[in-house]
Amino acid sequence: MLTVTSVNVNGLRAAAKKGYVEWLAGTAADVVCLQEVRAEPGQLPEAVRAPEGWHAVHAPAAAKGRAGVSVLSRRVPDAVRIGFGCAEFEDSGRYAEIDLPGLTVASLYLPSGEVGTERQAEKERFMAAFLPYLTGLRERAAAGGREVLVCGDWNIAHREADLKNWRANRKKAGFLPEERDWLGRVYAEAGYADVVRELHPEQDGPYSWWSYRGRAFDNDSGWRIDLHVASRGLAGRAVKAEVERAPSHELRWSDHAPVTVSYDLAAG
Amino acid sequence: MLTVTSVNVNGLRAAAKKGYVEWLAGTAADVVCLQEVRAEPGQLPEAVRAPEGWHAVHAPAAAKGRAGVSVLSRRVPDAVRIGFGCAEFEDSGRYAEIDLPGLTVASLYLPSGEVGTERQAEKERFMAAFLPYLTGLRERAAAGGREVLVCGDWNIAHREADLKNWRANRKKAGFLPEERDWLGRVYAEAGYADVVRELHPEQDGPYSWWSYRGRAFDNDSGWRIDLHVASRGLAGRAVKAEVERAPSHELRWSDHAPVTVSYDLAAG
DNA sequence: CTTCGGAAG
DNA sequence: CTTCAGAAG
Repeated sequence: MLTVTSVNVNGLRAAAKKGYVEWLAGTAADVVCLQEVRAEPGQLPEAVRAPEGWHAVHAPAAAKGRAGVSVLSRRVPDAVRIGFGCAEFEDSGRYAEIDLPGLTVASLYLPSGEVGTERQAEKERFMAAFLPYLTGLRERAAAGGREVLVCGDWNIAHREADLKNWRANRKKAGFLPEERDWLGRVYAEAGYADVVRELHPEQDGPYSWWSYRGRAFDNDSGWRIDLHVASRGLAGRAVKAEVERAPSHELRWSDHAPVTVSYDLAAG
Repeated sequence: MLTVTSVNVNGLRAAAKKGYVEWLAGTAADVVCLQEVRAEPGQLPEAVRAPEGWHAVHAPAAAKGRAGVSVLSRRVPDAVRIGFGCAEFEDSGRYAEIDLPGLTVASLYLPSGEVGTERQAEKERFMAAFLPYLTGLRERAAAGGREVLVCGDWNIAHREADLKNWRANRKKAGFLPEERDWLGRVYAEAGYADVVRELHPEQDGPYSWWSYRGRAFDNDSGWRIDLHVASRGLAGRAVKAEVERAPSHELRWSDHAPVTVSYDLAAG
């Protein structure tokens, strides 16, 4: 069994002071994908940069305090790659992947976007470049007998069940028709599956992000944008999914919650 | 008896959350001069902008989040003036004065300065313009039978006894020979006196500012830069001076301490 | 509402 | 070391 967690930490330095360190010490995961680290490795305390018992890969953004993804794994990766070959996003701290036996695991932080701004155009450029990469990644992996898992903050809710008030958000970044269509193509054309949705096809959510504004957390007015996007073979081996919604506002250490899935790699 | 307090609050919004409100509620002062308010009145909670039982005059800086002086008085001022007639500093949030019967009280926040930078040049321009203003202010007041009190953060330590490590600070802004000389001229030429020093001529300090850096507060490694500068007649009526050093690091609500002096206006 | 950077102190 | 503004989320 391989257990993988994805979580947007919204600033690892802040998270580390609020409960992330204790959470990591208590997790049973074998691999942890982090997004929005918002720090260079040298700015992190030793115990956060290189925690005991983990191998850590950090891909900070060139812009200080922005983005940044990491992948922690209990075993040493066979290979590490940062970026996905698109010049514009090479040093943007948005993509890193590691190879483990029979599997490539990636941590992705897709741009958030904001309608009518350059940041939305950037998100669109990222999506345009990332879809063909995903296709090629899966094909190369398949040729080598490997599966692929792209965990992260995709910043897109796919369907109406994936956010609390879909009607009010139809013109908001993260639930635009073109973004939803694009995610549909990741599943329909690139050969991936939405692991948590396949395990829980009927329920609303489970949400993994609640805005810090207003009473979004208390009202469970959230979005399911933190995804395990797996090659179909791997998706079929997912046996359990869990979103660790904090028990209280005081115990939250990010505006996102960890999304954990266990994969039975030995299964047929 | 008229009791006047001067205190640099280092951000009134932050101070209000840490103990300023309780301090104001408990003070016996009749007039309170604030410096480094660092907020527009509209950004302040009602109870801080216009506290019960006080008349508040606010002189914010045009630059948001910078400088800003206020004067609180229990009685309504006969007149209010903001700025001292120098165009460069008119909207800099560094000077405001009110008239009370027989007395003009001002709140001053002199630029901090930093050797070798434009900020030091600005400090020097402020000093050059402010000295003649002080002279004229005292002369006009005298002609009308009034005294003058200019309270505030002067950002200059006059003598060796006015800071902890004077030798190490001889080339630092706030203890430069030209700054010390300028303050000497405020006393010797403009007709004012350093009230707290006259009441306590022999002791070191009492300091009123300790840097947040390092262990300055714990080591009492401070500076006496928050001054009551009074026309000589008024200075002669000062009967008691006190610096309210916080009893603990936890109870500090600014890097400066309130400096309070009681004046016996009825005295000969 | 919160994170982080940078200017200012 | 702390304040605040502003960008980003």
